[in-house]
Amino acid sequence: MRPLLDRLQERGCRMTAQRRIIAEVFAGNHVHFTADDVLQRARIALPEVSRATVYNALNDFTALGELLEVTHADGKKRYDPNVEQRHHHLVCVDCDRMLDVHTVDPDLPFAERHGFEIIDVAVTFHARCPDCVAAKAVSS
Amino acid sequence: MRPLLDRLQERGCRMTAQRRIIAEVFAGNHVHFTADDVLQRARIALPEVSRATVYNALNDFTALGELLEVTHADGKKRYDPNVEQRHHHLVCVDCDRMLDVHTVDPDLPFAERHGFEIIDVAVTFHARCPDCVAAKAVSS
DNA sequence: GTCCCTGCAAACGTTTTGCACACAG
DNA sequence: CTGTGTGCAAAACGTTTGCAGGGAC
Repeated sequence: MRPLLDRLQERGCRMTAQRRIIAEVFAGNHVHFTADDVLQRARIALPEVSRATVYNALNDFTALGELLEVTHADGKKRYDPNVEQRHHHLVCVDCDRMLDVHTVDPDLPFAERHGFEIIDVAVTFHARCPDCVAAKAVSS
Repeated sequence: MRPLLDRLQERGCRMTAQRRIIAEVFAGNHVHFTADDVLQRARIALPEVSRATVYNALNDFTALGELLEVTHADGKKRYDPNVEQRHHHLVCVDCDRMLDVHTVDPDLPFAERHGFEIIDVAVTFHARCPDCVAAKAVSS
């Protein structure tokens, strides 16, 4: 998929040094950063990025739709640039690492719908990543 | 299922007036309150319940395991006393109403596991509840 | 030149914590 | 009597907002 930066510019999104850096943080597609992750990474390239600017930019980018997606995980927001294909998430319960996975969407039987109009479904697999499994094996 | 209060007492959990009231808030099983919901409801029966006590009690109750379950929804914690049977959630995107539903757990194909050890899976259906569908029909 | 983005700091809502006191066991 | 739950207030945390100034277009 095209980098987020390119896609933002196509949308006529106004660009500044800070916003460019923030967009570039999402270079890899299978990435799920919290606002603070983004801030830290942005500051490597440009130290005078403020927290508010990161939040503003992330909110603006997501508001454009279909460019950056928000996932609530564990009380924190995570931003995910992989909006091209539907996907679900695999999260490590120990280190919070999050990966995209592709599974068939579960179906909600009509009898269970309680009259609700289903919009979409989010599936999150809670798991332990190989590193944390290894770390646990050592400590025990 | 037995009321939460009974199950807490079986566990030898120390009881006070406040904790009893808090447990009684969860009388119905298919209930998903935020900490603030619990506080408000508890104060109907006993006005001098403090916010901290609600949080303490909720954290203690969940720490006992298998009595009260936490669900992160939209950046807020919700407490769910229905831990006897595995279930998933159906949430109204407009009014936040949350219901339990029972679906088959989706399976994550081995090729998608990335070496993670799966612990469990959470499924959340985002939907519009009948009331909010009706409200939308009126406003348009 | 206009409008919007920026940085700072302060406000916000939710949750946690430190403390002295009171009550359950 | 001892240990733990209580209320209060303050802090912590992630996020948002108000404002004056500056840079994109």
